Amino acid sequence: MANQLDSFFAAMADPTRRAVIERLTDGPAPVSDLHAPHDIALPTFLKHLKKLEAAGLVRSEKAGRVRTVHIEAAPLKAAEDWLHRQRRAWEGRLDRLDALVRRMEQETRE
Amino acid sequence: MANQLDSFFAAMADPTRRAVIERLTDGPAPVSDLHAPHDIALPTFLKHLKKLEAAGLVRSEKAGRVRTVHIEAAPLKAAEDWLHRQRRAWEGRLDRLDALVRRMEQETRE
DNA sequence: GCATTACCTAGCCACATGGCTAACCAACTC
DNA sequence: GAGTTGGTTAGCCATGTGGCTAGGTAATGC
Repeated sequence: MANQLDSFFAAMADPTRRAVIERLTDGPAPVSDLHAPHDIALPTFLKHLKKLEAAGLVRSEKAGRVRTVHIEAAPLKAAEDWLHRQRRAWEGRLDRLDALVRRMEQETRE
Repeated sequence: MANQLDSFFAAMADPTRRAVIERLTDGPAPVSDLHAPHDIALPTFLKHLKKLEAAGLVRSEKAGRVRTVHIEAAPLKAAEDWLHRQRRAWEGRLDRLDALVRRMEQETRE
């Protein structure tokens, strides 16, 4: 397996990493800026970044001694679509069930 | 923390559990039916179900010796919304950036 | 009422994860 | 060129996760 969605959802399961994503929606930022609000050691934080990058949620380039990180929107869209499909399928089923119930009520009334 | 989203995304990070969710979109099913297509031991599978239930993605009731499992759509919606907000924020930023670039080009031409 | 079915509990194992410290390197700054 | 800054690597630790087997219990079927 090791699906695209596997690493995506795993990446999003951590609050630190979700906070980074939220932060990056208003623009690229260097590692130290991203790290600042989080009360954990830098190496620990770097592991989180690495996981985000591995999941393709984020890209980064190093210039001089600063590494700048940007968000990558495509995987967000992919996951959103997957969730949407499930929800649609589920709601579609409820609609069909509803119609069925209505039809049966109709028939018993005749 | 231990956010709602934490357990949700963690639950969705496993292909077996996603498959269960997909399956449940076409209606409730007993544990053994859900288990059948997966080539893992029942107790292992039960752990997956428990995690889905703990994340509020699924409910189940036992009647006689069979436990029937149904999907719970609300958390799907919540996560979908969260992802959507992030994507919107990101795209909004790109739009503003685009407008800014256009304005600057305009000004240099004058 | 004995056997089968459907699920559950307990307990084990290997590996992944999220945290840390220590030590390092390369690039700026003064 | 010495010191500071920004990031990186290595290695350790506790806990969590996903897998298993063995054994149990309560309904149902024959």
